[in-house]
Amino acid sequence: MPEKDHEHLATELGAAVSLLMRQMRAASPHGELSPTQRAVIGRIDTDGEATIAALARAERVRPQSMRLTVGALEERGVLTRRPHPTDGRQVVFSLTEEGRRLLAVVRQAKHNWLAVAIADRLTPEEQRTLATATELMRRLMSE
Amino acid sequence: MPEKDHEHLATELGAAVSLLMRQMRAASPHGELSPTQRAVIGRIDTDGEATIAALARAERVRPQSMRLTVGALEERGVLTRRPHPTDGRQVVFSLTEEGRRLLAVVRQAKHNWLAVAIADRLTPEEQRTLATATELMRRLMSE
DNA sequence: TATTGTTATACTCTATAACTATA
DNA sequence: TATAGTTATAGAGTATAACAATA
Repeated sequence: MPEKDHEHLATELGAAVSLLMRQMRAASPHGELSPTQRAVIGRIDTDGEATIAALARAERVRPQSMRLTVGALEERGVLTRRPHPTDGRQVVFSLTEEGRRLLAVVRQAKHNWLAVAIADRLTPEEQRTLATATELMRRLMSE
Repeated sequence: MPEKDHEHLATELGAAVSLLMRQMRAASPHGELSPTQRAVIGRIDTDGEATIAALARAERVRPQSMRLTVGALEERGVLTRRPHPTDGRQVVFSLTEEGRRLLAVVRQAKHNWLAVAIADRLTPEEQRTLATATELMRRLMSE
């Protein structure tokens, strides 16, 4: 009878993701980075320097939207730009020292509601399940 | 050495949730319900009729914000209001017939990008892992 | 005094449209 | 012709502030 379990799972997962997103937003107030800004600098930290167009594709937003996000981070001194060596159209963004410092700070459990909740409310096995599921969520989107 | 694995997991989970949220938003265009609207009518469908204040607490937004979401659904004929029987301050919202119909439609895989991706890209075992993780995400937020 | 709902206003994130420069 | 970036503008979602009605 679980013929349409994937529809039920989609409903539950969508609701949980909406909730987590709002909670993350509410928990990152005033001076801090927004979830989107964190995602961008986290990606550059992991994958290396990137162009606006590449970041937009990776984060599933329009280039014009990504430009505003990147522009805010640049203005704040978190990202720095340099021209692409061979393609005069492109601009390559990378983390500044300040960017790396800030990224380390916001990842610390002390400033990170989600890390605290994971450590406090989940067993090690449940943490592993959640880590696996994180990979699965990425796979749902990979094109 | 995985001393701070929960910080790493929090980073990865936060990024994945941001991404999924943007993808869900991009995949629900014009006439359809937004993720927030879906979450609200899904919750009323599951838990029964509710007040604006209760919905706001459950969905982690301010009552003023929830009022706008509920107001849009009411104007669309998806929700209907009635006064609380004993407390003159409260207004109780419930699904209309149209609301139940619409909810059934948006949950169908045919209109549901996420359900299709779950069915197509995950094995049954991976679907179970994701279902378990969905419960874990809820527990991260339960107060 | 606290809570519910409402109205008004503003901020953040993302979108569309139109443009310039380079490939 | 296609792609990268930019500028301008608009919409959705949520926030804060101030208020009236009820408990």
